[in-house]
Amino acid sequence: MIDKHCSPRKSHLLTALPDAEYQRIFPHLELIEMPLGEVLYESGEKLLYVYFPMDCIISLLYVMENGASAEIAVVGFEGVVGIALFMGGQTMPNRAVVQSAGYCYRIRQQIFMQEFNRHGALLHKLLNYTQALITQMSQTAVCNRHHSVDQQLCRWLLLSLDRLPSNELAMTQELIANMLGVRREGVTEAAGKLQQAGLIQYSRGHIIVLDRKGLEERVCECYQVVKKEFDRILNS
Amino acid sequence: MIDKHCSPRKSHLLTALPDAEYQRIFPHLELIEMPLGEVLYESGEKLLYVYFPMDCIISLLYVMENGASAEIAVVGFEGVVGIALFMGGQTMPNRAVVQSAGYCYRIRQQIFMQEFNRHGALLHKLLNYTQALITQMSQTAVCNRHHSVDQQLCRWLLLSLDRLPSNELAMTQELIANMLGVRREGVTEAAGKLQQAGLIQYSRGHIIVLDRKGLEERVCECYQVVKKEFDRILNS
DNA sequence: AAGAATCTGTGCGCTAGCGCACTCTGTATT
DNA sequence: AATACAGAGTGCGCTAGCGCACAGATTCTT
Repeated sequence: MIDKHCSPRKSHLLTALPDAEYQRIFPHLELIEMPLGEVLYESGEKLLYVYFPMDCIISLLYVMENGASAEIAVVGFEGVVGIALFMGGQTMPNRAVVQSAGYCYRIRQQIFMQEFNRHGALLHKLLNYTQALITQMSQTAVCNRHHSVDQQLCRWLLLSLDRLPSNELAMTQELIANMLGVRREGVTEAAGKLQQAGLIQYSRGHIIVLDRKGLEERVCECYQVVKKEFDRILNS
Repeated sequence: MIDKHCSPRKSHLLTALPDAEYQRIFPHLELIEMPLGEVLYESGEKLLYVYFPMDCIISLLYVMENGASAEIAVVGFEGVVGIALFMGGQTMPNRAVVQSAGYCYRIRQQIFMQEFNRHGALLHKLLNYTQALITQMSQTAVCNRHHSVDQQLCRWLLLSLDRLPSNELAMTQELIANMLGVRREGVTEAAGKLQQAGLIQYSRGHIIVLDRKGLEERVCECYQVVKKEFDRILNS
């Protein structure tokens, strides 16, 4: 059941398309529920679909040989999961997993590529988005190198918040730790400080952000760099 | 003077083009010397040229507000500097600087985009390359998170070596430290171990790799992941 | 040849984050 | 109501890497 809440127009990329292109794609969009933890694709796996998140967040994770992991980027309604398809590499060496439950529209690979290969607005919008994604990945590298867990947690919360309709997110500290690639105890400590300061409130896998401004004051420059690039590139 | 040593065919991307496209571009290629430390573009700067390295290495660096830096990716003969142009974002929030001196071919932005907008082989080759570059950036993020300076130095040396004609590189420990985003002393220590083990030999900004295999044994998985992706994507 | 500048080696105290081993506390199960 | 279990808090020793302060050593400058 496609209700107003889940109109494909919630996806910035689809919204940005001229009507003709949108009409060609629209009939092939399929609304899918995305439960927490669902894996959209595994490292090295060929993609059958391209996904346009609506109100969910998809996390691009690299999982190391020893099982440790690190988040490379997050994708929400502003983007698309499956850039390897149109970039031409078929697969990527990482995993896409649902970090926050919700809905996606998806479209079959062939149909999508058919439209992409018309070299119209879709192509340009996707390349634009991909560049913004590249900035996010670069900044993740920088942040991993130079900033404290405290700051990274703030960045992570803000990036997630920007992609969610509310100020609540369902995440255990364990999961956040996997994303940031740090210890669970490290997250406990960092989150404790934020709670102490009255910026967030959480209990058993449920985080409510009380003071967004406060988070922005504590976060490292990485968040703003990424946000500005997304605003700049995607609103042009 | 364009001699055989610096034929544009040294650039994998240019080589991979079908003849018709190559012929259209060829007259506009300009051979440029790239001295160590030269900045091709500054963070946020609009690009006038696209660069195809021949025997030099260009480093994509993010420079933080406090002056600290971190390398995001390196580009050699396999790639191109200036992806922001065809990705559509115009600029990127990082700096491109010559890490190893040599020669580049460059081409004016307008002429380049004219060819790109024909949506031919050039487009596909560039997107392919960009995806490989994305993998390199992702893996940099992972490596920064989880691996030791020792391992990262090995990765860095190998990635550089792959892009150079010889087994020598002109780099001070100070510069390497800037690239890796660590202390100079950290590099001294790590490099000392490698020298001790007989894998490299260096003196005052001059490194000779004696035992490549040995480096490969010590490096973290990140190197192979990146290398495989480049081989896979670019040789298809 | 003398001096300056650059590059590298070393030592030392400090801190963030790790790994591990627990405990405590809500929630879910039966 | 009893039990199990997942999520979160805490403590402790350990290590990698940081910041700083020098001390050689080699190359460049004059």
